[in-house]
Amino acid sequence: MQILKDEVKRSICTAALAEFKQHGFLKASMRQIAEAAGMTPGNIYRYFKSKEDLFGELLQPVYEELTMAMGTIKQEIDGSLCVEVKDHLSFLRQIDATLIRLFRESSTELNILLNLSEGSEYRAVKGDLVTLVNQIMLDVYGTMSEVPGMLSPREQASARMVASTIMESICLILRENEDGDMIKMLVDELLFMYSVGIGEKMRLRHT
Amino acid sequence: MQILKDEVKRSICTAALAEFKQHGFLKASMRQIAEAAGMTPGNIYRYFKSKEDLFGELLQPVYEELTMAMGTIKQEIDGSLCVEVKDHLSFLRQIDATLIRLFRESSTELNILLNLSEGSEYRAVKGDLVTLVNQIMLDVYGTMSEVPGMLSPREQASARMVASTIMESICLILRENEDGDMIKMLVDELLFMYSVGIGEKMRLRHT
Amino acid sequence: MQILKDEVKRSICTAALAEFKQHGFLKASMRQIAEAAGMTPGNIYRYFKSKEDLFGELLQPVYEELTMAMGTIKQEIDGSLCVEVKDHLSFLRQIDATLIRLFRESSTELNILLNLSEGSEYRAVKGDLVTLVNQIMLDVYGTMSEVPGMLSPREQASARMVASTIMESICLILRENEDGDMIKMLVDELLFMYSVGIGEKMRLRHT
Amino acid sequence: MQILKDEVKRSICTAALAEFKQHGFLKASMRQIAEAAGMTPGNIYRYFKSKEDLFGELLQPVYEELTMAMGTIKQEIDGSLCVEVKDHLSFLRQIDATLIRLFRESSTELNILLNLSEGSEYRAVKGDLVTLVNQIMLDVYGTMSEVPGMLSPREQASARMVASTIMESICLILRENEDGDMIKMLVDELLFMYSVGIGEKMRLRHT
DNA sequence: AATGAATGAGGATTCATTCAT
DNA sequence: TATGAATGAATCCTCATTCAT
Repeated sequence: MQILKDEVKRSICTAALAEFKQHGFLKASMRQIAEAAGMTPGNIYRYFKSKEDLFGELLQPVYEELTMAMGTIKQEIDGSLCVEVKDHLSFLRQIDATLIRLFRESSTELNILLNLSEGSEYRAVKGDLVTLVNQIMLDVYGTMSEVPGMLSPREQASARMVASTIMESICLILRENEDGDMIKMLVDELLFMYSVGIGEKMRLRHT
Repeated sequence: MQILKDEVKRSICTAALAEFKQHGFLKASMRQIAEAAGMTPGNIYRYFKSKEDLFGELLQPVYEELTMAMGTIKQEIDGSLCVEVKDHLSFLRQIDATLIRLFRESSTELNILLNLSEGSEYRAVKGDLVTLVNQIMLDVYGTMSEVPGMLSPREQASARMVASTIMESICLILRENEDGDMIKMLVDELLFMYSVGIGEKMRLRHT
Repeated sequence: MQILKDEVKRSICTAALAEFKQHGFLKASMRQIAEAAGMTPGNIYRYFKSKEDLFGELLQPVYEELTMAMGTIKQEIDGSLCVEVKDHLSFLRQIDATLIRLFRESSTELNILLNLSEGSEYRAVKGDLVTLVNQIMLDVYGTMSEVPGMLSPREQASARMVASTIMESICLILRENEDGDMIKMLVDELLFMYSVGIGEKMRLRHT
Repeated sequence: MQILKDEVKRSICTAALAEFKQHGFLKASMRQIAEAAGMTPGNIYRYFKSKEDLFGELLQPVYEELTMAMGTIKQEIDGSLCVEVKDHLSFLRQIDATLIRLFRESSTELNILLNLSEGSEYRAVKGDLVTLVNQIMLDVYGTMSEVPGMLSPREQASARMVASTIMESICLILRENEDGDMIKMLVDELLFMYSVGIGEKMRLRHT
């Protein structure tokens, strides 16, 4: 019996999504995907040029949205002078809101994009996010530092750590939860802890 | 004149450690290890049953120490009644201190154990740590909750999130830094943020 | 409204001709042909049993003309006694004229037949031409040899070489040129060089 | 029973040489080679990194010698001013002598290099030789042309044809003969025909 | 104790061909 | 008549593991 082309394509995508989610890009097996989709490996190549191509088909939309949102945020950061702490937090919240929105639209894809894309062309995404957050954190630290704009190596390392752990933590929350509202709450809580913590830390330094 | 068995074994371990650190368990190559150890792959199998076995040989000590320390902490937690917030923090600090101690003793092994053991039998270690920290957090939340001992699903999820992100963050700090003192400082800072943050959150709830 | 069978067949042939010319029989792709012909691979198999069959459909006419012309020339050769050198050259010129005529009629097909048929049943065509030319050359050498009719192994090898290189060279000229007049000129020149060369060689031997 | 490493390597090379000679680089199958060498495909990769690598192992020596000889000849051509026809012929004879020498040393390898290397990094060798011969022929034609140094398109095409057919013919002779002395004789004869032919052609033009 | 040869199952990918619709 | 889905065997290649020597 014959199945419509789109249906087949969708079944490949479904199978691929599951396989990529379980094993990540590198360890995902085209054979497994084919089997799960109820066909021979060769047939997948009628629909997708390569493993990369199939991966891209799944992640490209999320990737583009994320990249675009990051670009916008970055422009705002670069464009705004004399920013204050609460503005920085708002940047963070923008990033966080973007991630949560994307999660609501395509949770699995975002998860794969952030946590399981090693070996593919998307491998750098998490790093890019960290870099962006780091830029924000450097601003935060710079503003609150004794000698504004001049950060000691320790402060730089600290900012870097905060950026990395925030992003890693958000990714983890996305990874381990299914419900969008729950995720929103948890990320809010996380950012609250970080902001109070950082605020308090800075306050102590100045006394 | 032959090389003593132990010396050979040690050279295998040295080579394996480097390989596992660089590529993780899954992508580590027995051939590379053999080459770096100055021998043929076949010979490794005279000393170790399998890749998994060799991996275990390297990580078992750290794993045991970590497990034992976790057990002790767990007992203390279970044994102490009416704990207060600062005690919980002390448990956290105990865990943190354990990790830092182990890091100072065997940084590479701990790193591999926590961050590069995917695909091996040790893959669950990080999860175990999370579970332990989660238990502490549940206590913390339970103590401070309106109805002590009874946590809402949201509070449970929150506790779980805090536990996961703390552990993930500590692992990240271990992964991205080489210097023990730097690591100690960063972990301290991280825990400070979390504790201030959690404290503040709880305080707000009661007003 | 459906497309007439013949029209479809013709469009397949057109596409196939281009594909075979570009990639040769072995590396030609049925998918490419189908795509270029505006249909699916499966449909080609309603018109042709196989790649080989399709290949044959294209080359059969040229092949037959060539074979027939060769047959005629061969009969002339076998039928004429006491032939002289300039007659032999005329045989060569007949072959050459045949090839050029076929080239003017169906340049692509002839090119494919002679230069790109490896892997197909036509792979031997060039060899057949060489055999024919070789027969002519053996006559030439036989006539001019010291002991007419008796050729030394060296003379036989020499005749064979001349036959092969002439044919190979003509094929090369056909392969690397598009313009019929240019081809004619180059083949003429080639045959001139060979005939003067052979004549001179023979002359030298008798002094 | 165990076979010495070199013996295995040699048996792979022997099998590969036969396979490459029969099918050319592109169509040669590693499976076939492995089977002919009495082993599994995987085992070949203990000795050679890839098909290309195996191919290179067989052809590199011949390739280097040929390239070096061509370089030397090219330098001589470029360095000599006011050359005469017989010098040109001597260049041709140098090339021819190089090929014959290499053939005596490694006939199969040279054959593969010149005639069956499509798809590999050596694919351009024959073309390079043609280019070199073409350079010589352009000099020849230029010297003998009415307006020295200025060649009409027809003369250029003619020179190109002569260069190509000479090289193709020499390759063919190498391909179809086994005995070095025989090859030498045939190539000599070929060059004799071409030189007499070209000389005569030029002579006619000037009367 | 050590080697190096060898395997076998796996990886991604290609492609002529078949066949139900 | 034509489609497009599907197959199966082929391609090169990798790697943990085994085993005779």
